[in-house]
Amino acid sequence: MALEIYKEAFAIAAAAAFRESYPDIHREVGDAEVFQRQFVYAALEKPKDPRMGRFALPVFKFAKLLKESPPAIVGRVAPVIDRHLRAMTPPSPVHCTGTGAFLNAGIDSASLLKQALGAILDSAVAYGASSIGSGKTVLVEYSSPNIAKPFGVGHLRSTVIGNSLRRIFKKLGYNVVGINYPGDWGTQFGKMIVAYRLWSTPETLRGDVVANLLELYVRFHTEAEKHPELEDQARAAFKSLESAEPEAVRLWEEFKQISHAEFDRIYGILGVEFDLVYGESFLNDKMEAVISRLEKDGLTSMSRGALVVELDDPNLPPALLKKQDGATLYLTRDLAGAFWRWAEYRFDLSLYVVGSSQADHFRQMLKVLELLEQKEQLPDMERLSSRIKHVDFGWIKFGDKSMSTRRGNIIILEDVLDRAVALVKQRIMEKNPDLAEIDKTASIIGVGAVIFTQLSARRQRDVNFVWEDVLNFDGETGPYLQYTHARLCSLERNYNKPVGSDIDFSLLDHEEEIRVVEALLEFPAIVADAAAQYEPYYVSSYLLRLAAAFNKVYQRKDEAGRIDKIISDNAELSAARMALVKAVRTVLKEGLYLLGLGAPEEM
RNA sequence: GCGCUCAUAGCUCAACUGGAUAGAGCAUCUGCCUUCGAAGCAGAGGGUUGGGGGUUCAAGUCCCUCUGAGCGCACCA
Repeated sequence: MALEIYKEAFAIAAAAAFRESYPDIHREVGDAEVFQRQFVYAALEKPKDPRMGRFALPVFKFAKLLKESPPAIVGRVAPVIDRHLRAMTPPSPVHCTGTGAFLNAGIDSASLLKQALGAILDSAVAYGASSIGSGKTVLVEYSSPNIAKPFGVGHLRSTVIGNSLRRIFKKLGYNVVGINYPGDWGTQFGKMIVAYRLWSTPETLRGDVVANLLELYVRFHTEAEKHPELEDQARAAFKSLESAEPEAVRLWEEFKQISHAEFDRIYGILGVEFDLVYGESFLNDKMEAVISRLEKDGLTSMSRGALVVELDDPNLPPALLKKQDGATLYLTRDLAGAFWRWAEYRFDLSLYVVGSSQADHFRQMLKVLELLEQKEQLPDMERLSSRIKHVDFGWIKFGDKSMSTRRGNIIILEDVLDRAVALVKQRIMEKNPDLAEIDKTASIIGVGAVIFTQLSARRQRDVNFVWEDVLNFDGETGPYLQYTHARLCSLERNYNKPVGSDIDFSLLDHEEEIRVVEALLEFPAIVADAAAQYEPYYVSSYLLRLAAAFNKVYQRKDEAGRIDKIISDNAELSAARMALVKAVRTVLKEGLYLLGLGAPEEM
């Protein structure tokens, strides 16, 4: 990948230079520490200020070993490193200059440009791809909404983070299975059945069915406060569902069908995809095996009438497998799911994109798995606990109110999307009324704006849902990236010639242009980091940097204060600049795709 | 009460996992369209990184402590 070859050359030269400059100490310690190429390579950092160089080696740590002050070391070694770089065949494009306690490495921009732009233009959409994941399987569970409830903004984060991770891992060559695991089982269906029997009318299944069902659900909770006996009825109703009483099952199937139709429509709008969808009920007949396996291992015990696994962690409550009444629980189900997935996929990694409020639940689950593996003395090959990761994320907060389905205090995702799209459409009407596909474009941008708000900060942070922010398209937003993309497309249309391969890259000699190329070079590492940390925001913040860097080029003024245009009478210069345009557009579009955003060519 | 996660500009967030002068956007103010797309660009103001200790050449980043917030704390998912 892009930068590595330069770092490698620098590391070789630096290690050699240290050996040459400190022969006595080198003889003592041998080819270790700074005298070793790999050691130097690993210690390289990226300077905060790009003018300091492309990468740098701080020497503070070596002061003790070399028995000299950091600036003295730098003064002695920097010229030697540079000499070694010059002596390579061919001479390396890397240069070394010392500043204070840092050995800074700069790269000849001509080499940098040719290398970077050449690589991007050659590989096109494949730029940034890798094969590090080939032969490995990653499962990503995300979205997982609840049947018979509306799709609220609360489910948005899991959905878009998971969707993005699925794409990012695919880019790296992994075999990825995106899993949607909707909540289609549990006592809330008892409540729904009771509410439906008591208050539904022929109108309930007409019009906005999901909203009508929500109304029933909310009504159940308000009435149940006055009439607690409703709760008993709900339990009984769920019991009848569990024992497959036909009428209860029929209603349940009905709820499922309605919800899935609704969810699929929303996933269509969002552009979110899954490879596998199964609800909680799918695991109903798979839990008993897990329970008896744990019993056989002697890990279970009875506590307050419930079947539990005592965990040796004092900060975790025991893991409940069965309630007093013998019914299974969420945890039991997730354990069964983990084993089923393992049997099915033999995954290398299994991610659960679920809110941080469930951190303890996953800790319990992992602990149970660890105890089981320990007890059964499973070889590493058969252990799944270390392959399972809870990819947690913060809440979506709404003002000072917490959102609660029970009280009907919830923001419906589709309302948010509709408002965003409508506002975008209005904006297009003002600015570009002749646009061919206004509705389609407005949808891509409006939906993209909403998705981007969920991916622009670290997962862990709580995000405030503020209408004003969601509907703002200026600054660090999805539409900003899309606008930049559309502008790049516009340049290509105006240029109206293929970007050639015979280009004099040295014509791109402005600071702003070099910055863009440096940003382009970062893309592969950014994608890899995003996967390693399960953080799509690495990609989103990177794209903002890239777009900003390009926009500076686009509106750079010459000495006379006039915009120095990309396309000019100078054919050579225009060709070189258009190569840059094409490379940026390629990366921008691909990056947007990784986040789950569309990249319209006009807007 | 215990545990987990946090606290950075008025607001929303960055800071390469211990390195050089803590950076962006929003908001406010000032410039830039006789056309490569102004959903943009340039500039200005705005900071004791919640308080206090410590670790070391170096701390927003690691450790301790205090304050404050969010989320958990077995028969919901």
